[in-house]
Amino acid sequence: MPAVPTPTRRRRTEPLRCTGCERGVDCLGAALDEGSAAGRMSRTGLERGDHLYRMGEPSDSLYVVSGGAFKSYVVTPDGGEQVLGFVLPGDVLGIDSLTHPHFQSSAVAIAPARVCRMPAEAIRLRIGESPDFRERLTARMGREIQRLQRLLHLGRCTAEQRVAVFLLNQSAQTEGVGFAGRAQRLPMSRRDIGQFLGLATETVSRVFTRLQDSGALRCRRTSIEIRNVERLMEIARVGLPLRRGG
Amino acid sequence: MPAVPTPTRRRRTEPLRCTGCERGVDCLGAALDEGSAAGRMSRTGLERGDHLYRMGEPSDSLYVVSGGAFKSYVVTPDGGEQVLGFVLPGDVLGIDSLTHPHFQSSAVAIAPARVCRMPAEAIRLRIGESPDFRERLTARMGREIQRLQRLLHLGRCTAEQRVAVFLLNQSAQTEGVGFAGRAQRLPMSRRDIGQFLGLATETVSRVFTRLQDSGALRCRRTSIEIRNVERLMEIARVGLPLRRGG
DNA sequence: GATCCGCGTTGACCCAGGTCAGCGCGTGCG
DNA sequence: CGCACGCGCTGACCTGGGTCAACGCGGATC
Repeated sequence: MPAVPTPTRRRRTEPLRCTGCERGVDCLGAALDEGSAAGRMSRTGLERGDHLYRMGEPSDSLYVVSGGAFKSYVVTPDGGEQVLGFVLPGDVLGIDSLTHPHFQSSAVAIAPARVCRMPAEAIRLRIGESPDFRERLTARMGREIQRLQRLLHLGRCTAEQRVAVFLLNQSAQTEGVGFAGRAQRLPMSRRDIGQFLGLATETVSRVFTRLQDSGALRCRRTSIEIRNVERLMEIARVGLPLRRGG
Repeated sequence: MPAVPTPTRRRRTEPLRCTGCERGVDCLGAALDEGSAAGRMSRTGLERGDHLYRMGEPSDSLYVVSGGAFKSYVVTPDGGEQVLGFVLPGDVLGIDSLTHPHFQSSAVAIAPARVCRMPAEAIRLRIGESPDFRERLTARMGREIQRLQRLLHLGRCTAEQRVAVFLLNQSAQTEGVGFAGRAQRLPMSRRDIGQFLGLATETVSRVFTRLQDSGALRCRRTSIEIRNVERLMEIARVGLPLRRGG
C-alpha cells in the first residue's frame, strides 16, 4: 500500500435490510437486523486500496464482509507491517477492536469489496436482548483466538510448511474443503503473503516455484491451481522433500 | 513436563465465597459470585506439575488464578509443545475454550498454585443477568486477542528482542510497571521460555548470558534481576548492540 | 509506440539461530 | 555417601532463509 497514507475511504454507502440477502440467516448481520437494532445497518463498497478503517481511529462498528477481500494488519514499532489475516466474504472485520474505543488494527481492501456495517450501539442493544446474538459474537471472538493460536504455531514452521498451510486454508475458505484442480485467483501480493507468514517476499516466491517444480502446484502471478492436495498436505505436515517430480 | 502424562489432578478443592477475598471486587470471581450464581464457586490447590486441565477434556469451567503460576500450551502435530503463555495471579485460565465443549489447550502448574473455579453454567446464568459481568468477560477475550496479536509480532523479532520483551512483561506483571533493582524468581524453565518465544533452549540461555554481560541483567538459574530497565527497553526496540559494558 | 513503474522471479552471499555434543552443578534417592 | 538425572551453560558446526542486486514482464500513461 502507498507510502503516503490514503485517507480512510468508504464509497457508496447506503442503508440496508438483510431481508432477501444472499448470505441468508447464518450471517451475523441477519442476526443483528432484528428487534430494536432493525434498520440501522448500511452497506458500503470499496475499491482496491481503500481503507475500511485505520488503527487508532475511533471504533464504532463491526463489519461483515459480503464481497471481495480485505487485509487486516498492524504497523509494527519499526515501521513494518504485520499482516494479521486476509478476510473473505462471510468473515467479520473489527472484532479485535470490539472491546476498545479505538481500532487496534487497520483493514484495507485488496480487491473491490463490499461490507455491511453493524454500528456498535446496535450491537450493544442486540447483545442485551438476544442470547443467540450474544453467543454468536462470543463464538466469533473464540474463533479468532483459535486462529491466532494456530498462526502462532505456524510461525515456528519452515517456509514450505507455512506456504502450504496458507494455500490449503485459502483454498478451503474459497472453495469448500480441499477442493483442487481448478485455478483460483489469489487477491493478495507475494509481499502481503510474506508479511502474513513472516517470510521475505523473495522466499515466498522461491517456495512457490519449488512447489510448482514438485508438481503440487501450478501458478502464474496471481492465478494459482492446486494440482495435488495430498502432496500439499504432506508438505504442510513435514516440510518439502527436496527431490522433484511426482 | 513428564513424558508419560500425569493424570489431570486438582487437590484440596473446597467451596468458596468471594466475600473478604484479598483480590477484591476487581476480580472476575467476585463479579460472578453474586445473584443466582452465588455459592457455586470453589477453590483448588495444585502442586508444581499438576495439570488443571488438558486439551481435549470436556471444558466446563473458567478459572481465576489466585496464587502461583501456570503454563498454558498446546501439543503441536509433530509432538512439540507450543507454549501459549504463562498465567499469573489475577489472570483467567480457560478463556480460549469458553466457546468450545472441549479444552483447546492444556494448563499445568509450574509452581504451587491456587485457582478459583467458575463453573460454566454459573457463568452462563450470570452473563444473562449482568451486563457488567458480560462486558468483563468480553473484555478478557479482547485482551487475549490483543496479546496473541502482539505475540505474533514478537515471533518476527530477533532472539534478543524476544527475551527482552518477555522479561519486561514478566517484570511488569509481577511487580507493577517497569520495576527493577530487586531479584525476582522466574518460575518457568529455560525450555518453557524457549517454547513460548519460539527459540531453542540453548539460544535462551545464550541470550541470558549476553544480556548479563551487557549489564542489563543479573541472573543465576531461576533468580533474575533487571539492573537496567532502559537498556532492556532499548534492546526490546532495536535488538542488542554487540559491544559490551554499560 | 515509447516510457515508466511495480511486481514477481532468480542468483549470490551471509548470518542468526538451530543442532549436536560435552560439561558442571544442584537435588533427590538408594 | 555415591550415584544418577535434570537443568543450565558453552563451544563447534551447519543451514534456512534474509538481504542485496539484477532482470523480465505486464499494465498504465502519454
